[in-house]
Amino acid sequence: MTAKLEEKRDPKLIEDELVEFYSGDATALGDDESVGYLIKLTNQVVMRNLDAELQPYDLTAPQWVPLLVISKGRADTVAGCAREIGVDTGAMTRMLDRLEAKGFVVRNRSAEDRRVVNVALTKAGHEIVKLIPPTICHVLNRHLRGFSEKEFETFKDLLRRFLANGENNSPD
Amino acid sequence: MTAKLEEKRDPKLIEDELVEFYSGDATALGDDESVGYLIKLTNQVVMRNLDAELQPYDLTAPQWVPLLVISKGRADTVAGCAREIGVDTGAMTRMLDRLEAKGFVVRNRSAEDRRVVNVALTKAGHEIVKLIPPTICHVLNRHLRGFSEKEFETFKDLLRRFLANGENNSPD
DNA sequence: TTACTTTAATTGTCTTGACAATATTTGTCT
DNA sequence: AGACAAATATTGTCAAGACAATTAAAGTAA
Repeated sequence: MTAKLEEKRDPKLIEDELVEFYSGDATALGDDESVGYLIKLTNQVVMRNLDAELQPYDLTAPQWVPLLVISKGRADTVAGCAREIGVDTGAMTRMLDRLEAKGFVVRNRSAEDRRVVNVALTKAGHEIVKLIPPTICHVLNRHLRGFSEKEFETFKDLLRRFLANGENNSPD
Repeated sequence: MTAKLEEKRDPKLIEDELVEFYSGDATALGDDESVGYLIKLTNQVVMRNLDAELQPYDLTAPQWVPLLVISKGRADTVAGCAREIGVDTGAMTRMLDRLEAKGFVVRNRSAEDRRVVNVALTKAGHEIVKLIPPTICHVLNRHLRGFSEKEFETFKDLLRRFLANGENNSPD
């Protein structure tokens, strides 16, 4: 599609788009060697490690994320949190149900816009939020053992590029 | 703790373990710039893209994995699939419930060892399994657009190292 | 052989998330 | 003002996975 419009571009770049790292008959994501499998596994292990270290605080990996978002002032409504974190508003409603049950947040219908429900941390929420970042940092630093500064930056750069290539999923 | 026991080691190596990419007050995983967040997001987007492309086949991203494992002969029992894929046997039982309901697999109690249930692909299972790899490859290749061969290898290498650092979660 | 341990599969319960209604409210356009 | 569109929050339903308890069957050691 875009190829036709850009026929005058450097042929090298066109060829670049045709590079196939995985060909049809490979196992791809099911194989131990595939990027897909590696990413899935990495995510799994990081989450598992985070859960393990957060256990004493009665928090799971997904649960501290909204707390941190609220604490940083990045969102103060249900929809705001959902947007910021990248989940459904339905999922966020129920996540806040749990966090409210644990006494970490409170919800109040807004007076200005009666559609929105404002979310805020309780005293317990503020206290727990201070304990979280060191734990997360510890886990991430452990995963990064042996990485040089350069490798660290390269890693993030490659992840961002890999990610960006998949965001605009135009159906060919 | 281990630092005291290893005071005679090359100082460079000791320093190596103390490198802190993330310090306690950072947002770490909640921040757009954190590796943790990037990995979580990347996994999410890959799974979403796979789901989108597999929709015509009436398969979700997690569902084709057992099919491929069975097809490759890497496992032929419930527990075997679970081990190979890295999930609970309970989760696998119910995954196979769904795949059986869709007519892709059949289960039969083993005669030799009456504890095990053998799993096999149906004709429909064999047929669908042939259609999956090209789709997966297409998605992964799209994510890898613009990567050089070297970057591709570096990416996998960094992922493997990041992963390996977290597998042995000895409690400090 | 009996007692203990291990393995296999299933089921129950919970967390998490996606998708699809739905109700309420707000904004916009004519 | 009235009609229509968009945003907000909630709920229902489903997929997926983790953990725990249970049952059945093998294996092992006394």
